Amino acid sequence: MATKKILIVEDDLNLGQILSEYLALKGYQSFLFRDGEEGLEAFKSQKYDCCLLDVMMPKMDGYTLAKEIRKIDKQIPFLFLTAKSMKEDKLNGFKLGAEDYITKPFSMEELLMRLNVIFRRGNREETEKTHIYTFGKFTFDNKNQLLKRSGVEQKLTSKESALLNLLCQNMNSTLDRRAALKIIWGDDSYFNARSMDVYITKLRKHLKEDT
Amino acid sequence: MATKKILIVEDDLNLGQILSEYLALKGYQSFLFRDGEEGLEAFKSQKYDCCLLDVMMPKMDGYTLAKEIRKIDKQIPFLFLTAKSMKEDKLNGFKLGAEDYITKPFSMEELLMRLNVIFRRGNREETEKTHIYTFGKFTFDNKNQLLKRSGVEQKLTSKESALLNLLCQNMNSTLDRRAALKIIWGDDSYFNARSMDVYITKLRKHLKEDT
DNA sequence: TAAAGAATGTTAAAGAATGTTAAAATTGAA
DNA sequence: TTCAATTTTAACATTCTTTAACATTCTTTA
Repeated sequence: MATKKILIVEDDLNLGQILSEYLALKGYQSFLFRDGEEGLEAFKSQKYDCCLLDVMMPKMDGYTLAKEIRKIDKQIPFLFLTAKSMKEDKLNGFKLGAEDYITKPFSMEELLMRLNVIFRRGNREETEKTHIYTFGKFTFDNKNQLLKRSGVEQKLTSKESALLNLLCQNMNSTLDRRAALKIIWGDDSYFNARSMDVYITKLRKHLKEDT
Repeated sequence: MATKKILIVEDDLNLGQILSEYLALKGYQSFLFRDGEEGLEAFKSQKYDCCLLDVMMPKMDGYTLAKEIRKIDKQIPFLFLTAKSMKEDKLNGFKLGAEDYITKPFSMEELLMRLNVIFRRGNREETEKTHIYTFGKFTFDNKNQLLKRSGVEQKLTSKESALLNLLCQNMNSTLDRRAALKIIWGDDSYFNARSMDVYITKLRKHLKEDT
């Protein structure tokens, strides 16, 4: 995943500096500007992934800036920095879509978590994408319980699929027998263990390259 | 807009009571339960719009509960209550999608704002969604219970429609049988299960591309 | 090291779950 | 109430999972 670019607009240069450095430390690429006008110019000249905006600023406040930015980009998420006292202002901010707020003073951990939420949400589709494993001549699509070998599709049963998936997750390392039982059968009683052995045999048959 | 129903699971009954009363005052309908097991049962028996879950609870912690609930409902937003100290736990929670957290102690204003965000966001998607799914040669309009294939309209019954809708919501991923039963038939008793099987067959017939 | 015991491998049959069709029961509108 | 549509129940078919029986391999211990 590409490095996320964050536009920071904060008139308190001390705080801005700290934010910027901290985010850089955490793998973000941040760009600091000291007021709304500068921030807007900056936004026009480059693509960002998120805007971190102080609400109270000279020249152009954070919300006004956000509205301007929203005109240009309908998607970009905002994270507003607000003072503790400004309750109405907070609510005002929630009208643009895709925004969150964080109250000063805040911990850096808190800020990081908000950003995690913002970026994870945006990428949720990506993480939900189908998990497909490849080994030898085979391809295994866990979500659809399909095992393919050179174009030939084989539908697996739920248990076959669950077991193969677990093995794929642990590819190139040994998987503890009991752990597998716990995960797929719920406990490692004798009969479940025997059942799993049967499924191991089934999988071996499926995976036996008879062509 | 219908009154939003909020499932609160909080072992501190004092806090729970306050939350419940305050949310009622603000126009939400809240339902308080004291541990994860009770909460899960409650969730199965009724439809909620949001879950407000304490992370630290006896019997079943908030994240575990959330995972169980997520199995049943892929959409419902979570709001976790965490203690100030639990930083790793916070991050752990962010793996389910559509969740936020709020750190104790928090102000009621803060809570309200989170809920505003959740419902605005939730509704935004909903209103933006046409409620029309497309797959293969088919188009399914859940709201009007209409299944179309190349211009040919087919009216579905409520149960057919409810089931197809649930399957569409989980498109490209497997849907847990029990979850489907809980959602559409209310419980997963033997006869309901058989009834659902019958409807699966009906849907297959509808979806069989005979042209 | 060799035999006994335990664990794992394999196959087939029994049992459980799901698929399908049709009849019975229920629901809702006229 | 009656009729038609929907939903549930029942019966039988098919598929999946577990159990059982026996074979082989691994581990323990004398």
